[in-house]
Formats: sequence, C-alpha cells, structure tokens
Amino acid sequence: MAAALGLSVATISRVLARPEMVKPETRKRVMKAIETMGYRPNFLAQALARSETRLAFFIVPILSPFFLDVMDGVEQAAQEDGYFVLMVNARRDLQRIQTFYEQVAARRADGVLLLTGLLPPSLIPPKAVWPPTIIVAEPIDDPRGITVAVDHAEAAHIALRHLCGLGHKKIVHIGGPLRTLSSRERRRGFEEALRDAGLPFSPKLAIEGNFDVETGEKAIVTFFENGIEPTAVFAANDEIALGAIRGAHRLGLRVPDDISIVGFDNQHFLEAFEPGLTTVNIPRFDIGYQAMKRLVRKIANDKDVTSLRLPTELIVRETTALPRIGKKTPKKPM
Amino acid sequence: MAAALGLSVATISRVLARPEMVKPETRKRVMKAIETMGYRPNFLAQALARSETRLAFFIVPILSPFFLDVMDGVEQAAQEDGYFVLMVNARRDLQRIQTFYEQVAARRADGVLLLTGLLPPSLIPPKAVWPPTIIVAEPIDDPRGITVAVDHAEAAHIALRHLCGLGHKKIVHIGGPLRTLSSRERRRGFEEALRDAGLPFSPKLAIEGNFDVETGEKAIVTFFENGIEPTAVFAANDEIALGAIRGAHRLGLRVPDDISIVGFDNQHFLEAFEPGLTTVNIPRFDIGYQAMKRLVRKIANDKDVTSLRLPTELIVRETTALPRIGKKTPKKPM
DNA sequence: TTGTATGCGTTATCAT
DNA sequence: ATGATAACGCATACAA
Repeated sequence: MAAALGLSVATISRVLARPEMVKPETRKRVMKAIETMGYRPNFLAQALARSETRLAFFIVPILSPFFLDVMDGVEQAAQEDGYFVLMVNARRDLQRIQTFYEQVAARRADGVLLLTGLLPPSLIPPKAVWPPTIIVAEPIDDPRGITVAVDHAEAAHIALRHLCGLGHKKIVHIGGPLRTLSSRERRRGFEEALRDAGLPFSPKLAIEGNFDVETGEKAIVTFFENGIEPTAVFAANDEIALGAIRGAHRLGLRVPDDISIVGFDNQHFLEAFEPGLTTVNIPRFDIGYQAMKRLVRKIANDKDVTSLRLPTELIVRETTALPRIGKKTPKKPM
Repeated sequence: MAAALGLSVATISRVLARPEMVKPETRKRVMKAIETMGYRPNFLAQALARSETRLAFFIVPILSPFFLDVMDGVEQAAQEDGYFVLMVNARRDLQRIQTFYEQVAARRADGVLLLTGLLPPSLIPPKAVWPPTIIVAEPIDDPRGITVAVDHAEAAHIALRHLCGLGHKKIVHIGGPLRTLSSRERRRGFEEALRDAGLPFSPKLAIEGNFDVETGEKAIVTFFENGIEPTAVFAANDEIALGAIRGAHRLGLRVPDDISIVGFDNQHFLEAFEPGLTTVNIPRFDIGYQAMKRLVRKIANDKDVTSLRLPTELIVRETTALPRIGKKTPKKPM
C-alpha cells in the first residue's frame, strides 16, 4: 500500500476517483509514486466496496459464428462503458442458463444479455425478480423482456416480396425448429406474404427442420417427392439455403435457372461460396451494440429502457432469377 | 446474513467450504436455512478473501470461428475446474494485449491464454515476471512460453507428402502473413518437403498473403501470369484454398482434374462447400482443452507444466487427385 | 465442534 | 484538503 509516503489510504483512493478533490501538489506526488511503484488498485476490493463487477454475461445457446458477430458489437459497446462481457455457452441446456443466473445473483456479474430464446425457470413466475437483463436477437414471449432484435416476420415478407416480384408462384419454406419464436415468426411471415400475394397456402409448402445444411438438402428432395415442384425456396437461414442448393443439384436442377433460393442471416462464410447466395441481412453487430448499451443503462437503474427493432435488408446475389417458362422434370436423387 | 439463526458467520462459512468440520446436525440446519432464505455467498467477498477470481482471459487477435472452436475446448476444461473464461478481442492491437495484462495485474483475472502470436511489451524483458500464461495455437518465439499447439511445419509435410504421393511435381504454396510464426513454419515445412521429395524449390513457388479468400484467388492467377503452371496448391488455410479454387475456375481450370488443392484448418463451414476440400485438420477443441487444463495447474503454482504438441491429420476429400497427363492451357482471367 | 477476531484492499462517511 | 474509521462479506488462525 502506497500510503507509506505519509498519506492515508483515503487520499490515494481520492486521487484515483476524484482528483479534483485533492491539492494538485499532493496529487502529483501520489501519481508519481503510483507510477514508480507500479501500483494498481485491486479490482476485487474495488468491486466489493462498490458492489459492482463491471462484468456482464452474454448467454448463448451454442458457440456459433453468428453469435460471434453479435459479440463483436457487444464488446464494442462494453468497452465504451468500461465493461467486460463474458460469453457463456448454455449448451442448449436450460439448467445451465439457470446456473448462470445464479452466478449473477451471487454478484459474479452485473447483468445479462440473453440470446437463448428461453427463460430460466427462476425468471418465469410473474412476480419473479429479474436481474438486469436484455433479450438479444432471439425474442422471448414475455412482456417483461426488453428486447433488441429484428422483426423476423417482416424479414420474411421482404424475402417473399422479392420472389413474388420476380414472378414466382410456387414458393416453399424450409424453416428452423418451431420451438423458437423466431422460427415461428419467419414462418408466419412466409404465410402472410403468400396470402398478400394472392397465392394459396398449404401446410405442405413449409417444412420444419434444423438450422443445418442437411435439413435443406433433404427438404428439397422431399418437396419433389410430395409432388410439390417449387420454383423458389425461402430458407430460414443460410446453412439451410446452401443445403437446398446442394439438394437441387442432386436433382439435376440448376440454381437459379431452374429454381431460386433465398437464405437468411447473410453470414460471412457466404463470401467463399459460389454462386453468391441471395439472402436477408441481419445487422448482427448493431444488435449486439444496442443491446449492450441498453444493458448498461439498465444496470444503472434507468427505468425507461425500451425494446428496439432493427431493420433487415435483402441482399440480392446470384441464386434468384425469373422462374423458368417451361417445365423441368427433376432426376431421381442419387 | 444467515447468522441470525444463532450461529456465527464462521460456521456457515465452514458448512460451505469444509462441511466435515461441522456437526451433521447443525450442518443440516444451516443447509436448510440457506435453501429457504435463498442465500448465496457473495462472490466478490469470497474472491477478495481468497485472492482469486476463478476467471481467466483468453486473448484472441480477432473474433473468428476458428478461435471459437478453441474456446469450446477451453470452456469445457474451465467448467471442470470451476473457472470462467473471458474471451477478449485484442483487435490486432499490441496496446490492447498490454491492457488486458494490466487487468490481470489488477487481479481481475488469475491467468491468461494467449493466442495472438505476440507478447505484450511488458513480458518481453528477460527478467519480466509473467502472470500465469499459456501460449495457445499460435506459437511465440520465447523459451519461457509454455505452448499448446500443433507442429505447423510437420503439418505442411503431411500435406505435401499427400500431393507428392499422387505424383505432383509442380506444387506451390499460398501462405499467410510471415510476421506470424505459424505462417513461417508452414512455409518452412513446404520448402523442406519439396526438398525431401527431390523437387526444386524457388521463392517464386511461394506467395505471401493474408488468410482470406481474396489472397487465394489472386495468387493462383499470379502464378500462371509468372509462367508457373502448378498442378497442385498447398494453401495456408481453408479460406485461401477456397479462393484458389475460385481463381482456378476463373482460369477455366477444373478442380481436381486440372489442379489439386489442399487447405489447412478443416473449418466447419467446409461442410457446406462443394467440392469437399482436402485439408489438414487442426484439433482445435483439444488445443483449447489442454491449454486451459495447463493454465489451471499453472495458476495453482504447479512448476512442471510443460508444452504440448498435438497431432494434425490429413482429411482427404475431393479437391486432390492425380495430376493431368496432358497439358492444359488456362484461359485469360475474366 | 463452534465462536471470536483479524485480514483482504478498497470506498465512503465523518471528522478535523 | 486530508485523516481516521467503518463498512463490504467472506476466510481463517486462534480460542474456547
């Protein structure tokens, strides 16, 4: 402790916290001592005394590049406000989410960014007390949840308007797991958009799957087996879309000549992919940035933190085109 | 404070830390009280008293999916030993690495996993004191650095043996930035392997670039412009390899019929890619897991923590084949 | 087996 | 403008 230069600990604490309260002369003296002795205030003691950790949890369901982009924005905002953010992996396990919240209750962190689409059991009761929390990207069906995300249904509309505008009449949807609200929203947007365009909807036009390549590849084959011969596909994310392209190739269909495909997310790895995938961009960085900014305000007990919807945008590349005039009979899959 | 049930704080502290020291009867009483009152020990006070944070920094140069896989293993090991790991983004900025180390000095974390390939200035002097540190994946040229990584030169040998075994004689290398030790090592392995195979080496056979698609695409064109007509390419990572494939296509070359290409890393997004890329697998999860295990021991002051080299493995897919017999004249690039 | 007392390194509240 | 001192909430050595 640097108080060994004739001053009290209070003084040296002051030069660090409120330098203007201390005489310039002694201030300089202390500063120099700090420099030469290589003194650093012990963060733990600081945190205990102030009762704040300046740390937030960012709870994600799995480790994926998508969340990494969100994290980028989160980190940017965190840095601006002197926070660190601990990205923790819930491994799709509700129990683990619960555990992370218990850590927050134990004052390990000041707040949480929740991107799991699920609430831990302890937060569900109507009178449950929530630690400072912002719902991120993946909305949750609870009015208490301040949310920063995009409008998934509207995003689906955007994709469908593009397809309808090109003249497609037989459009199908390959979706993600319907237990997530965002998947349901995208699907709802798909249905609405079809009706808006005066196109008939049938449950057979939408398949539920997982957010992976395999889902897309299988789904496209299934559609044709079921006698549905789409000229366009709206996939619930980019991986599914890539799988759909592969499936189409296996059926001997060319993209976009025989079938148009639009994805969702606009992930980075698409840059390496040919043909360039038409997709809906999600402003991941902004979502993360805005969410963290809001969390900081919430931690500071700001009462009027509100939800935010960020805009999506269609990125037209090479996998969408006018529908074929004639009919194309697909090969049997290999 | 739960001591309001006739006991002292010391006792309740004991039932949590060393339950065997307390009479089973009172132990149960305390446990129940903890349960009903929803008591949780304040982490900050605990940390201050014990002088440990149970937190480690994982410093990465950028946020990338590759590091995310390493993080997965890190997290697994961390969880097993009751640690949290804060992945922090150095943004390729040495100053930021330095700042993170200062946070460790301020007792914000117990140790660091360093994956930047660079040491902060404060650790460079020969008599500098290092906080518990493990060098991860990206080796550093300092004898004090305990390292968990693969042998990049050997990995290059593995790739080259495959190519030579197929009968290729004109093999080139598209590398990453030579300021990183791992890039230099891969390139060294490339040269050595050529010589081992009795093939002539010339500096023109290796191009330095960045770890991106564009580098690969441009490089392949450059080789042909320079009159070098490779039948096989060893790329320093998967993105470069994908770029090389694209470049080859632009030149009217088919992969692997006209030119073979092998990548490096075996990243996940390759699953969505056709043709399947032949590449060298890096055990990312294991690297992270082993590194974190070692860091925990280091934090516990274990003196005989040693470096570790993990094995790489060639993943043969569809982008490598026997060289063409006849000669193929490339088109002018578009 | 349990209680008492001190330390951990700050911040913050009184005094002076 | 600065010092003394009580929190902060737990761990632990020492007593009882």
